[in-house]
Amino acid sequence: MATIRDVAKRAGVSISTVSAAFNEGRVSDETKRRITDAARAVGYSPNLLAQSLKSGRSRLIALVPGDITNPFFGNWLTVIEKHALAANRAIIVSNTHGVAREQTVLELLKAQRVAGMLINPQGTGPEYRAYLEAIDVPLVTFDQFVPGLERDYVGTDNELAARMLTEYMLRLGHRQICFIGGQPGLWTTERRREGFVAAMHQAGLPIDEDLMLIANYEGDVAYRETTRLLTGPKRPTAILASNNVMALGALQAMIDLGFRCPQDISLTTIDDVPWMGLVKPRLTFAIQPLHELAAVAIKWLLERIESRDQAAIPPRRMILPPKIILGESCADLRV
Amino acid sequence: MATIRDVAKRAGVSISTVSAAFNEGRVSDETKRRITDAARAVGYSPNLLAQSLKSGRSRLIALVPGDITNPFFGNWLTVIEKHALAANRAIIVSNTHGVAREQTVLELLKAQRVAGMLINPQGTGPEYRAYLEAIDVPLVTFDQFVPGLERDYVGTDNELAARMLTEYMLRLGHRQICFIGGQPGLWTTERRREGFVAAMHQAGLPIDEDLMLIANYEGDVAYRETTRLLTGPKRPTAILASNNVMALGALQAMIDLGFRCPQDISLTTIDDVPWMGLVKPRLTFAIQPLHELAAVAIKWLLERIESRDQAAIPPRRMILPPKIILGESCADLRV
DNA sequence: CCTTCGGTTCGAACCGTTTCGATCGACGTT
DNA sequence: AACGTCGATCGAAACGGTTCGAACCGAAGG
Repeated sequence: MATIRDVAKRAGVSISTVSAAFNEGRVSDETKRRITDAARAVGYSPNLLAQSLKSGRSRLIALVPGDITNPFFGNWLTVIEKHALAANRAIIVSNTHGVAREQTVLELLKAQRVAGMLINPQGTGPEYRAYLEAIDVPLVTFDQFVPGLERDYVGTDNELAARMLTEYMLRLGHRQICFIGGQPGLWTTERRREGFVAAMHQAGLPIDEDLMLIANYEGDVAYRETTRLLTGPKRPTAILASNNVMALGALQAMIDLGFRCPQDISLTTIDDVPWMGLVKPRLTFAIQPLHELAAVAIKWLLERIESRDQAAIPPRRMILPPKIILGESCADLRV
Repeated sequence: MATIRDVAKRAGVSISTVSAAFNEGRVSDETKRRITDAARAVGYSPNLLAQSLKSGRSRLIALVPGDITNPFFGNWLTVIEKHALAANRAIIVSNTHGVAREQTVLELLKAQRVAGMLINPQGTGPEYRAYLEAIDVPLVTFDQFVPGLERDYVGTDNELAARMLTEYMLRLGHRQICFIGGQPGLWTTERRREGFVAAMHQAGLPIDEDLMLIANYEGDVAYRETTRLLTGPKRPTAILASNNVMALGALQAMIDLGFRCPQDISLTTIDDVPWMGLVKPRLTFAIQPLHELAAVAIKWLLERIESRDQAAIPPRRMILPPKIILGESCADLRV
């Protein structure tokens, strides 16, 4: 690999002049021409490692989702990547499946001296909060909120999403509604659960713990749990799955067991998947304003990265309301 | 950030001793204890940038897919990430949408001095081949094959996949079959086209150019093209979409136009999507042995990275056969 | 008592940049 | 003719590690 020294030697100048020529230093046109010619001739491209070492930070931005295979994050990545590339920064994606690996991943990213991180925090509890707080890298959290953490956050009103869907099903006459949640303690699923519970209570209905399933935001777990539920004594008339892949798992379970949706069991969920329109029946679901959220997240992060004193920027928070998309997955029991 | 010098000062030793203690140098137990204590006390973690600068290469592995939102690549990432993390290396994902940005992305990765690259090459032609050949970074290509390129390659027998699906539809009595292809020149789609054409010719059927659509491996383009075809004078009895998202786009178009699948038009495709089981009708498709391919790809790459003289390893090639999964998306015209 | 030896530890050079103060030469001013 | 100015260029230090030969030290051998 050609270095700045090779270029300098070939152009007959010092390395600092070459460096100046490549940044915005004052170099005469004639010298600059000689330098660019020489650079092309030896095939020079600056070593970003050396640049980063000198400046203390690399130009990489880390995106740390829970599970990149969930299309929810694929969309995030697309939006974020566009803005990052415009700012001449690359995205490094590091999956974490659960909290255990998250800490490992974050340590690695810190050691890489990434310029900033966009993270979907999976942990809970005060030690976890303290850990995130202590990371001295520009940081924006999204989706999962960590209470008490003094960091930027963007996300959706999860409680509202679940409440709107539950109220919708209640209006259609459903009374036995099953809620499929993710890992207990996880912010989004707890808020969604609260929205569900609030709507049920407001309608004067009790919560039947047997209809509260836990499926870790995973499709195959939801499949098993739904199968267990539907082959048991208690049978709901409707299901609210608190994320997209669990909804698909639940739907598959219903179908495999011979239930018809929505005639036998209704289904709603939060977040979609691409080509949701092809899933039969078309699901009724709440959708997050992903593009807006992602655009704000990367904007805030870039601001922090490029700010001289990022500690001067107070933690910001943006919570946007979800929208409900009506499908054909809910039966009207009033007729 | 604490540096090796801080640790050395606090432990009362030289920096080279600290370095030795952290690698496998010979350091007495007593000194090593003092050093690790000091390191913990000052919160030291080695600066990977500095390490990489010295060694000339970072520990990052780059995955360069065409479009990460295609679940096809999500699966790749999951497999590759697992192996990479086991080798204490992180994955950096950089999307390229088409060749134009691919070169930019590769230059950035080169400048980052990544340890190796797994790339899904989108380009064609001899200059492109020469460009890839000149990259002096361990490199494994997958999915798209670049003819003449002396690099490792793993992929599926695309010609076979398309031929098997076409023969299947021919056996069911279909004669007017539409082929939806990706970008002309792209390896996978050309091979798939060849498989289609070979099967048609073997059955003594001509190729109707009006039934050969091009939709760039994109769902919305496939939607438009299919709509155009089905609202025109010529109407096929079956469609072979040469990738997953184009099939979904085509299916959506059929449904929106009021055609029933498979009663009015049959459909097959190559590659699935995670929730394929929920798409009605269940599609008949060819599936690649993704896990095997991805595992081999990352294994080969790590071998090259860790080999003293990677040029000594000759380019290897692995092409595995696809499997056909039968669904309910093809009508039997013989009855 | 002097050498030799093996295990520890140290110092300095180096990786490829950026940065900043110093130098140099041409030019206009007094 | 001496001087200050200014733009262009240079040299050296620094970023935070690794590496390798040299130095050191106590024990064993002659």
